[in-house]
Amino acid sequence: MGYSIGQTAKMMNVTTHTLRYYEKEGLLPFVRKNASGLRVFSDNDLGWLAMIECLKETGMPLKGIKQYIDWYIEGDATLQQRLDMFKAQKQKVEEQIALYRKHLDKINYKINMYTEAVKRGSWDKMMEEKLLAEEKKKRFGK
Amino acid sequence: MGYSIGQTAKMMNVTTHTLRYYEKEGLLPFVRKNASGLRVFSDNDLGWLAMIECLKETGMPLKGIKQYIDWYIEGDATLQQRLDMFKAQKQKVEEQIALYRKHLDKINYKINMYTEAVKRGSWDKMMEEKLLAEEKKKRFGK
DNA sequence: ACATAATATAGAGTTAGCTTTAAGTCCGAT
DNA sequence: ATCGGACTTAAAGCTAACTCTATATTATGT
Repeated sequence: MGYSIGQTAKMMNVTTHTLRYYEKEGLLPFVRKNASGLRVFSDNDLGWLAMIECLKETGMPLKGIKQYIDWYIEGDATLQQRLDMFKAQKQKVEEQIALYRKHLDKINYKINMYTEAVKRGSWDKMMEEKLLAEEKKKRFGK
Repeated sequence: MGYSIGQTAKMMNVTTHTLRYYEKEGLLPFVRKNASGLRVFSDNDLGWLAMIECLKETGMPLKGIKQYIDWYIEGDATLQQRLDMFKAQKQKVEEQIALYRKHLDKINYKINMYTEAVKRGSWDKMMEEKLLAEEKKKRFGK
């Protein structure tokens, strides 16, 4: 019913250094310490870490995550802010996915061109110019 | 048939500083300068910038982008490397999208919980524990 | 012609998010 | 009881990708 910093680090795929750093930055305000000063992580703490991971990997800076945690500590008066934050994050992620898709199209186009080029053993300038014209249209066409 | 650094910056949504920085880092080896030393960007350069943007925004570090450019300059002998690079990038983007989706699910769950909580005006610990149990199952269940 | 806006170079400074180092203390096993 | 490994704090160091400063030169509008 409690994990050492090392066990926690392994489970959450981070280093012990990172966990201490997060704590110092105020991202883990609920972690206890035992009689000899060692950190004891609870399942609840792992839950917080999972959420930190989620927000971090979707592009929220640690400061933003800390803000959420501070709101959480403040209590029910900040429920609306927290909801708004998650809604904003949702939108950000959806936009990000859309952007990735757009870039994926370009990458696929390049893969087609290079697959051709590798087959022929040479890079065809014509293809590049065609792509360039396409790009240009996109930039000015809107 | 040529753009100043300022025009280019505006078109590509970057600063002039960034463009000079990219050039210094070897990411824009084809940009010319006129008689008095001012940079003149061609449509081809804008094409390169669009590709830099694509690779950068899909998570490739500038060093990786420079590697591609160096391969390009080397010529047809590196066609296979360049194809492989785009294939690897494609996979990375697809994985990233999958991860974002997973995180989006978590965020949506939170939004539901907080929407409820805001309606009732208080945060229900029960809900949190339910979510926690879910998390725990995911971590150990695989 | 002249003010001012844009550009040039070189180099220092900034920010986020770790990562490493130094100098220890604590604990489990032989 | 002692050794290796995990842990402690505090602080310096690192990397990426800009961002800004200072000083000088060039281009543009009236």
